[in-house]
Amino acid sequence: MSEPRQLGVDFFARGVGWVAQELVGCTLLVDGVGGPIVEVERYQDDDPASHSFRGPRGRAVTMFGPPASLYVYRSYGIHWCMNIVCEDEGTGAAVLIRAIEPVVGVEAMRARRPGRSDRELCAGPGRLCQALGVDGSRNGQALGDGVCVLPRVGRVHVDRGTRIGISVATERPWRFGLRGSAYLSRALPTSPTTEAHDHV
DNA sequence: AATATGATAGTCT
DNA sequence: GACTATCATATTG
Repeated sequence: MSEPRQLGVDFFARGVGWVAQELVGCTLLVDGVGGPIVEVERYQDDDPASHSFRGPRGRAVTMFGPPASLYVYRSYGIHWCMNIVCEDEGTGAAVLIRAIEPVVGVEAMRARRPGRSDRELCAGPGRLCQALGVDGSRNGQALGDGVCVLPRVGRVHVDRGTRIGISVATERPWRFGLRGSAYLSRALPTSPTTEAHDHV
């Protein structure tokens, strides 16, 4: 008796390292459009590359909000990037969603990004937000209302690597991706020690 | 295939 | 005034 329930506060109110890894393979839907998450990055408040590093000020206030809410910010003045806030309220931790595989509502995504191949529809944080129609009006919004994440089904191999597009803390291996996916923004090293995770 | 560059806005020094 | 959790286009090998 089980409809797949969407992930909620229980899932996201844990260490951001666990949440980030376990989000790979889960399905992200925005107004019924989306697909499996194939790439994420982890950010937290003792991390110089994180917006939350300097405390709950400016746009980073949202990162210190309740778990399972969205942090959407503008990057390079042009693109929107989407994170899901993790850990307890008052802690500045979040997972940046970097890429999904376009599966549900592909036509809607193509319409928002005309002329792009399916591989390029959602391969990158800015591209993903454009394809899903996510913008700053969602900042601070709780999951469940329009945006939801469904648990993954079956086992998934998760690869780990260093993050992209940052200039500090570049050595932290805090990017996670679905092994072998054709929809990553960039390839990850495949490590022999990578574990297979059971479904949630 | 790899590297360079411009666009553009919010936040920090 | 400088720097970005980026992307698309242009240029070079």
